[in-house]
Amino acid sequence: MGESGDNMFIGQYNHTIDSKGRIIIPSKLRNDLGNNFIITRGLDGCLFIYSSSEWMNIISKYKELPDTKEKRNFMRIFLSLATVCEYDKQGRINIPSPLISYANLKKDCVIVGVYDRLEIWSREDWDIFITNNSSNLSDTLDSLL
Amino acid sequence: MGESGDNMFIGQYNHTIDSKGRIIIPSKLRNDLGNNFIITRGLDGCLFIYSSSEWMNIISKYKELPDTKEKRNFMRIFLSLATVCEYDKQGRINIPSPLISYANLKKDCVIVGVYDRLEIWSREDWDIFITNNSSNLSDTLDSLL
DNA sequence: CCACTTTCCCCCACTAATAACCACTTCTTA
DNA sequence: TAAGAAGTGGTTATTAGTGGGGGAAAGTGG
Repeated sequence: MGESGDNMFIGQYNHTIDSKGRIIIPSKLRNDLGNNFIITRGLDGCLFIYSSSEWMNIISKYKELPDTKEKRNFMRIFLSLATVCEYDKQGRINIPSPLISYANLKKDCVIVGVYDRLEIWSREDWDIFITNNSSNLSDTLDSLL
Repeated sequence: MGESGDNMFIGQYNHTIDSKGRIIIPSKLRNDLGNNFIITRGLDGCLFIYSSSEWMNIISKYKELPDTKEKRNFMRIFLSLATVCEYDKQGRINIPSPLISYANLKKDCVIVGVYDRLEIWSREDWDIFITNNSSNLSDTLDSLL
């Protein structure tokens, strides 16, 4: 293990973002994420982090789509907010300020493993999300299947 | 035996969780569970433990679904509560504190083998469960079939 | 082109959380 | 009933995470 292969990200980690926009990637996840990865605006109010190989997979799917205006608009936003990230010596990354404000990140953040990506949420938004969705989890599952 | 294959878990084991959240996996079950396994929030107030192969089976069903908002919400909650576990030298595992509070684990716990998974119950909740359900066991079976 | 400002890293120090270690008790089994 | 295995609990050592200062690099304006 160690290479950013087909590993599955799971779990929830509570950490803090400091005044310089730095946040730590939990050590348990660092190996699976690898040294080159992409952070970008996600869906539903959070940020997405993909390993570079996973990022390539996603982009190649979109590339195949016909070149409509909707595709161009989506690609502009999706790609313009994406940034290549690296760790500092302490295992932290630097989140660009546009992404910080998009995800409404204050001090307390939640890092969530969601299969092929990490998500970064503000603690506040995550708690709201959980409150709104966890009670009917089995219903959600039923309607999915 | 030994590899976390298609083994069936049965039986009930009474053990204790200590102040650090450590609890032993009964030695009879360790071989069948393998060295890599997942603990997560279960249903009805207990925790579930799956061998990694069993976990993969479960996840692979969800993975194939189209990427809708419902799926994203479900996966976030489902995966965020799961944790990869390992044994310490004494055969114990460490249960994350969110799961301890969810399952209301105090000192005395019950570990139950339920076919393809283990369940961890607080002694208290287990006793209540048994009291409420054992009397009408034949009725329950009848209504199932 | 130069001076000034701002941003970004690297480094160090401190604290908290986790894992390793070890000693002891209880249960099994021969 | 003795010996080994299984289970429990606490201490110590190590790693992970947080926060801030200072220097290099890049960006801005005269």
